[in-house]
Amino acid sequence: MSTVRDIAKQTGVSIATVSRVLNNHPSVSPEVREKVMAAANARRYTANVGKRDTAIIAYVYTGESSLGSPFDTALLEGVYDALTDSNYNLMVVDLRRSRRNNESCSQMFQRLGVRGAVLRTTLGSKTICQEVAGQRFPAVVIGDRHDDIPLPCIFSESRSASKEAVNHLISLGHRRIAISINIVEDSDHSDRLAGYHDAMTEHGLKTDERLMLRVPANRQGGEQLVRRLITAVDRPTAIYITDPMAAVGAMYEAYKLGLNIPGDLSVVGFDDTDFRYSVLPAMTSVCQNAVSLGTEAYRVLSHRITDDKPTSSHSPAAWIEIHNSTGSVPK
Amino acid sequence: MSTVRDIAKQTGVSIATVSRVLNNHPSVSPEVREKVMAAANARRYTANVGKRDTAIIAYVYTGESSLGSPFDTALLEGVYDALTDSNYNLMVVDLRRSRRNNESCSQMFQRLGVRGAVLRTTLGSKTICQEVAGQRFPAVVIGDRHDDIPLPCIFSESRSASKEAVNHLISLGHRRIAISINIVEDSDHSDRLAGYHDAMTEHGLKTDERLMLRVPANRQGGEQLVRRLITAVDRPTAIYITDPMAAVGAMYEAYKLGLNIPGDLSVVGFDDTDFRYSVLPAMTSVCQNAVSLGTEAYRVLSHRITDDKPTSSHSPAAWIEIHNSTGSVPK
DNA sequence: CTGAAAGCGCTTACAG
DNA sequence: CTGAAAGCGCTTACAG
Repeated sequence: MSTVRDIAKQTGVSIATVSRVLNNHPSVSPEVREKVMAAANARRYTANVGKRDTAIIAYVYTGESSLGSPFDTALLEGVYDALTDSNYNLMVVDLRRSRRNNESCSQMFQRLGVRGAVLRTTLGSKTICQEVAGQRFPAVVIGDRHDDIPLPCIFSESRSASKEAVNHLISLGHRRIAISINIVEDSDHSDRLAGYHDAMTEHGLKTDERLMLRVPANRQGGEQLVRRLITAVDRPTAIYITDPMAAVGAMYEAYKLGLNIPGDLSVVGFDDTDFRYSVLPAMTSVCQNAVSLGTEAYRVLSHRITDDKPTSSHSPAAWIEIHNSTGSVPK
Repeated sequence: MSTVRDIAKQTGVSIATVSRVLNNHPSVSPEVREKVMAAANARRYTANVGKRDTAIIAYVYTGESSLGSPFDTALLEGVYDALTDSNYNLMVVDLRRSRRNNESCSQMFQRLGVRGAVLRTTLGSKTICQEVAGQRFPAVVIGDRHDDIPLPCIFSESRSASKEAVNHLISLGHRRIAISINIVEDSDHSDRLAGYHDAMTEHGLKTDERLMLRVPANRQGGEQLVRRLITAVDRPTAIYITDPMAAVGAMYEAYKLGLNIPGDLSVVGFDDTDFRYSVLPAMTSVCQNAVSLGTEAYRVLSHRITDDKPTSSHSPAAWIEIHNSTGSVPK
């Protein structure tokens, strides 16, 4: 358990200066500030009240919070479950809201007693990830992928399973296969799109603009999707819907409008948890287990905190489950 | 901001003794212990590190944790949303796991820097609620009702909406109306059962044992339910399924087995969030808004923390939404 | 079971 | 921008 005295000794400054850095007092030179903060993070310093020390893992929204979404719920559940065997408590942190003026990320974590962070990133989070990584604060990214940032990223590799799913549709005789992707592109959706392209080009199939449909990743998006498809000229015979809620919404709307699945349209959906079982017909899906992503994120993070050997961060691959929502292309 | 010195002065003991109480040292007389702890809670004491103070609201599982369930997810989302405009951070606490040997609830909260607790209770939680209430720690109960404990309870009053739902079925001509309830009875499910009985007896309808079906409050429970009903002699013509997941599972299984809803069986379900829109046909439901329960819980709790006037804890009532899953009794 | 006092970790007004 | 020193809140070994 490091104290301000340890850090002062190591960095060659007074304990007063260490304290100033930790509390973000303006009157410290940038070089000293950086040196001290790095040393504090490297030693896993947290403020010691009496003999107590806080043991908190934070689930951190770096951008828009999406707590309550099925994906987030599952991730959070996974992290929480994994924590059960530890002494850590779980805190949900909204970075943009919790951070004070000019406070760095690790200063904020220090202030809150956080020992390690599971970062839930969005498109604009790159700067923040770089900051955290640069400050050597123990952290992992969950449900997203940043190739250019030295943080472990825990996500499901869904490109090859997506390719496999589209291959399956092709093997059933489909040629005009559409894909629906989220209007805001993230690494996950890009992977799924890439898998689709892999399969299509490998079989010499054209992928024109009209086969790529962008809808919001929610139930309404799926409903929209079906209404668009139903009136389309030269309608595709199959579609890969890359988001769980959109897929469920699409199935629902198809039934409401009397579009027969898979008779009129073969569907492959995407599933984080068990939504594929709550629609009819049971939905062929590319699946990932979001709960296990949470568990894995904590496993990797705990190694980071204790500086154990960097156990290979095994990102579990997505897989495909075939159900009744896909069929052969109608003659 | 109280210090150990303030509490010592007020209670007429030394600061050493105050510290011992807060840290649960065994060598303090029960009377002193109680007096000091009560004073600490009354003054909203939290340990002050330097000039810092922690500001944490805890979402507390007093029994089995159910993080990840749709209901919990919605409650948590509601609490978290409400926190957005405050300075509080949210911590998820598993009481049975986080509590140390012989530690009282408020001692644990002190240790963690928690200022107020949203208690998620189960059947066996009564003792704990009494302890928290007795220790005067700011807390509210969410999603449950305990008539004999002096804590605000935030839940949806679902008895009258349940009665209304059953009345609706009766007005459609149904006479043999079944109800499905959770195998473990909690206050919510009891209310719904009471509403059912209210309607039935008011119309002079008998409610025999075979009309009361107990299944687990999950998807599998709903599937079970339908398989039981389909083979039943003297099958009911309508059923009120008092749990969201069981209701969804039942709708799914009915369709799989070719049981026509509402042709063969009228269904009224229950919904916390928006599950009623993801089954076919759209499900008539008794509804509660679990997110708003979370928001309301924080509102009441924040008043408790600051000792504002006890704003009436307005527990929002459940309501009924009529969709296609109910119809007239077949001739 | 309790208090006076020493001591720890941290912060900050003061001086340069 | 920095350090020496005073001081705050808390804990605990010691003594009774």
